Formats: sequence, structure tokens, C-alpha cells
Amino acid sequence: MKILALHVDYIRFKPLKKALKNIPELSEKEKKEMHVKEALAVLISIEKGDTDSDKIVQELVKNVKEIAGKVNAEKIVLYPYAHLSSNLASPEKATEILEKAEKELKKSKFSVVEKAPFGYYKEFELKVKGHPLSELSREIKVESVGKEVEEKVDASKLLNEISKTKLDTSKLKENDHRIIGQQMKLFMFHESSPGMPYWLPKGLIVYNELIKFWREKHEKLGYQEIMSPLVNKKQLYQISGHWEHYKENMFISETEENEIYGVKPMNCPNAMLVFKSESRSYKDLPLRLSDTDRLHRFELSGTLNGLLRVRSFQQDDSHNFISEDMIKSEYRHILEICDTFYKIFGMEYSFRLGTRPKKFLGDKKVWDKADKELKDILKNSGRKHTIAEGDGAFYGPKVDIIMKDSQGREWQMGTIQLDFQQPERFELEYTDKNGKKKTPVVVHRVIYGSLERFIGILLEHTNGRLPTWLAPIQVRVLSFTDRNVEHAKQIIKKLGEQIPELRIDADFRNTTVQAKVKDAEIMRIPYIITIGDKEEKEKTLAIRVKGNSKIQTSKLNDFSESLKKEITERK
RNA sequence: GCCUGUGUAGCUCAGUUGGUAAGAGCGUUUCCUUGGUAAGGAAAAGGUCCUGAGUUCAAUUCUCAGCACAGGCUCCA
Repeated sequence: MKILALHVDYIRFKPLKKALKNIPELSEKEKKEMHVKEALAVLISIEKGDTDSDKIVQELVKNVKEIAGKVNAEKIVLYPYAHLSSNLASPEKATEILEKAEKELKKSKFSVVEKAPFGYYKEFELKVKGHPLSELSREIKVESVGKEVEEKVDASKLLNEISKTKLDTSKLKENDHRIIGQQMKLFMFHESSPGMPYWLPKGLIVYNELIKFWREKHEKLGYQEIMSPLVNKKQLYQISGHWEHYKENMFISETEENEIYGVKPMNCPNAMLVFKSESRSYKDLPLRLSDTDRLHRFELSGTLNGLLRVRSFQQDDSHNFISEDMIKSEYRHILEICDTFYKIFGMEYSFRLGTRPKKFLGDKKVWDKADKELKDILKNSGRKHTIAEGDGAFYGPKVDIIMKDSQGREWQMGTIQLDFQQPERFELEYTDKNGKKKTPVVVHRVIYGSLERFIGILLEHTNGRLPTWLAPIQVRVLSFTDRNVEHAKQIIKKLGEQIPELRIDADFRNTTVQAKVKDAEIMRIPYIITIGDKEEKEKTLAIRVKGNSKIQTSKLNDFSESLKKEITERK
């Protein structure tokens, strides 16, 4: 607990508005303005460590009495003041302690004891006397004997309290990504961080391959990748407007210096700052700044859903800074990228345009123009799309890419959003042809959407049989008997030499081929090669291709050539 | 966050109307076996029956609270 004791000529305060949820309503008396003269005003912050309320109240009362005695104050005003500490106790605890303290002090001989209401924004005014003892700050701690015992961590007990997450599979389809992910050992969840996937070695291969593909494509299309801080001062989010509208969904972090930081829930504010870091010309536009930084959003617990809705994720994000007359061409450019990407995966999807909502910011004319342009683009594109009138973000219209999961539920994957607002809030500008300063428009766009969700949907659509370039293990070699192990090792070596990036492994266990095939099939390995006496003798490979029980026989060189082609061309 | 369900071994699950009931298969380790494309045989190890409180002589089992997962709402600046 921290206190600041002020000996005042007077203190006047009046509650205005609730600052916290779940705070009881004030009585008529409490609602009124309070004016106390010749008092000791005690500003109080109750902190996390103040667990033993009786003892801490006892200490507080002792201190107040002592200070009041020194300055000859007969009136006491307890004033909850959160700003003395960055490590505040829960409101419940604070209320409890304040009430007890008021009660205790009333038992003493003070003529007046008042307490300002807790959990309200208050206006207040006071005049401090200015003598040497009129301002005293103190930290009040309870020196408890049993404290060391209390703080001793029983790791083993804690391990029982948080464990690996148990999945309730009763309502899931067989091709649910959570089941496939477990079978293929791609990712897991743990109670240590609900809604935040642990990417296991095999899953991270898929993740990184997707990003690699994305990078290759976007580098050629004039995108420039950046990386920016994951934790930012709250001021950044006050500028962007997230603090006001989105704070409840953010993870907040505090530091000792009383500085509040937010863990970033989206990349745009940082991208704005990068744009702003140099003077920009119309010749720089479109300026496409991409990134895949990790984002954290405190999604409601009931909405979490495997990889499809998580609290920690990465997007294949980009912020494209353009001039107003580039909207149409930039959207075309992005829709083309969508085609390229989704064609590769052969997944069904549709577009959904969200137009100007009832509540919107900015110029109606600009909105209408943008809405119309986007409608035209979609109409002329001949792509499957729906229009959701009034469903745009309040800062601009958006085009979403929609896909279905194994239970037929629709999910937003990629999204292309126009933003007229943030460039203004960040006072972005570029110089146009005539030397005039203009504000750019920003297109926020993701193609995969979140990598997490995309992998989830991809697993469900493919039943885990990922295209070979994405498969965590692309080839597995099985030995028929122990006699064939040496030859099998040679095969692996040769394939590895011919295709250096090949992900190949072996199963030389002493068990039947059937059992080994079964395990390899559960892992959805595209190519399963069995090496037996026959193959050794004939110098061939017996290949089980993508779950097909009809075994193909081929020469090593032929196989490696076509495999190499399949992988590098991402077929 | 709300409503409804679920939580037993690394995985999939059985079971106890409160008491010699901590069980199976898979997986793991060891041994036997040397096999032709989704499970060859045997033995062993592996448990805080999600966590905490309560009721009881006795709780994995009943009650309450919490946590997590699932479905549905809501939300998705």
C-alpha cells in the first residue's frame, strides 16, 4: 500500500462517473459534493501485496494517527487514489480494506472521518498548507512471519493445476483440424496459455513453408517486409483509436516506471509510424509494407476454437499506402494475388463485400465512391461474392474471403480493408505532383488471414493430406526386414543428395510392414517407400503414393526427378 | 463473457448406485518374431480419476466454487 498524506486547508471532491464496472451505486449522500476544512487528506493506493486486510488496515491506522498527531489534524479524509502505484490490488480487495480502515478510524477520537467513493472518476480540489510535514508519502507493508512459507512455490502442485489441454472430441468430425493436428503432431494447447497454440516441430514446418511461399511471391510484387515492436506504449493505441475502442480485447503490460504498454493486437499503428518515418512522395506510392509479426488479442473465452479462433497468431499482413485514385487498381492487384494463392490450395471460397455501416467516420462521398468501385470490381471479376450492406468496418469498406470448416461454419480468412481514418489520425502525408501535401489511403490486406486459421481450414479441407511441398515429412522409407536396412539407408542418402531440401525419414522398426504403413498413413506422409529383398535385387522402389493402396514401382532417379519437380513447383 | 455439456495413463475410452475397482486397447521400454502395404506375440513401466473447498467413518464417485475443452449465443475497433 502506498499513501500520500496531505495536511490541507480544505479538500473538496465530487464523484462524476463510474470508473470501474461492478461498482455499487452511491447513496444520495455520497453523490453530493463533500467539503472538509483543516483535514489530513490521505491519498491511498492499495496494492497486490496487501492480502491480509486486517493487518494492513492496522498499519494504515497507526500511520494516519501518527501523522495526524504530528500536524494536529482532527479530521481525516480517506481518498482512494490509484495513481500512486502500478501494481494495484483488485477492486474488491481495495474496497474491503478502505471500508475497514474507515471503520477503524471512526473508532478513534477524530472529529470527522470521511471516505471518498471508490471506483468513480472524481473532480477534486485541495489546498496544501505547505509546512514541512504537510506532504508525506509512505509505503505501508505488513511484515508477516509466514510470508516466506507462503511465497515458496510448490512446482509439483502447480503442475497439477495447469496441464496439457484435454480436447472434448464428442462433437467433432473426423476431419476436424484439432484431431488431425494431434494425430500428425502439428500443434498442441496447454492450460498455461489458453487459446495460444504451441507449434510442434512438424507443425512449424507447415507454418514456415507457408510464410516462405508468401515471401517469395510478395518480394516480386513490390512488397517490402518490416518487423516492429510487439509491445507498445498505450499512447500509440490512443493515437490509432484502439485504446478507446479495443482496449478490452488487448493484453496489457505494465512496467515499474508506471508506464502502461499494450501488447499489439494489430500491425497497422506500427506500419503508420514506418510510413511517417520518411518524407514520402507520390512517386513512392503504392508503398507496400508487409509483415508477419505475432499478434495477441484477448478473445472471449467462449469464442476460442482450436486454431480457428486463437488469442495469439500471425497474419500475412500488409499495409499498402496509396492515393485515392489508386483504390481500384490496388484492389485489382490484391484480388489477383488472392487468385494465385488460393488456386494453389484448390480450396473453395467466396468474397463478401461489407459497405458503409450506420456508424462511420470520414467523408460520405469518399465512402460512396469506394463502395461503388469495390462493387464494380467484384462484379466484373466474375468471382463468387455476396454483398453485406452496412457490414464494413467503421473506418472503411472491406472485402473478406470466406471459407467453411468441417462443420459447415463460415470463417473470414483473408480480408482487404480500406482505411481513410488512421492515415489522418497519424497525420500521414505525401507530396503530390504539384508539391501539395496529401493524406494517403491505406489498404490493410491479408491473404491467408491468420496463419493459424488458414492451417486449421487447410487441414480440414485436405483431411491432413497436405500438398507435398507443405507436408512435414515428404518421404518415409520402410525396411521390409533387418536385412534391408543398409540398402534403405543408401536410398535415403541418394534421395537427400538429389533433393537437398527433401524432408525424408525412416522407419526401420522390427515390426510388420502393415504396422509401419499404418503409422505412416496416420501421419499422412505422401510417399511411403518400402525396401525389401525384391527391391534390392531389382534396384527399384515400391512406393505407396498419397494413401493409394495400389503400389507403384519406379526407379530411384525417375522418382526423385518427378518428386523434385512436384516440390519446387508446389504442385 | 453467457447457456448447455465434457474432463479417468502420452492417445482413444470403460468403470465405481460413496467402501480391496484404478481398468482395457494403442503408444513407450525390453524380449521373441524377420514379415509384402492401415495393428504379429509376450512382459514391464506408466494415475492427485482437472483443481480447491464442503458433506461423510470413508469422495475419482455426492454438493459448491474455479480452470480448461466442446457445441451454441454474443463478440470480431
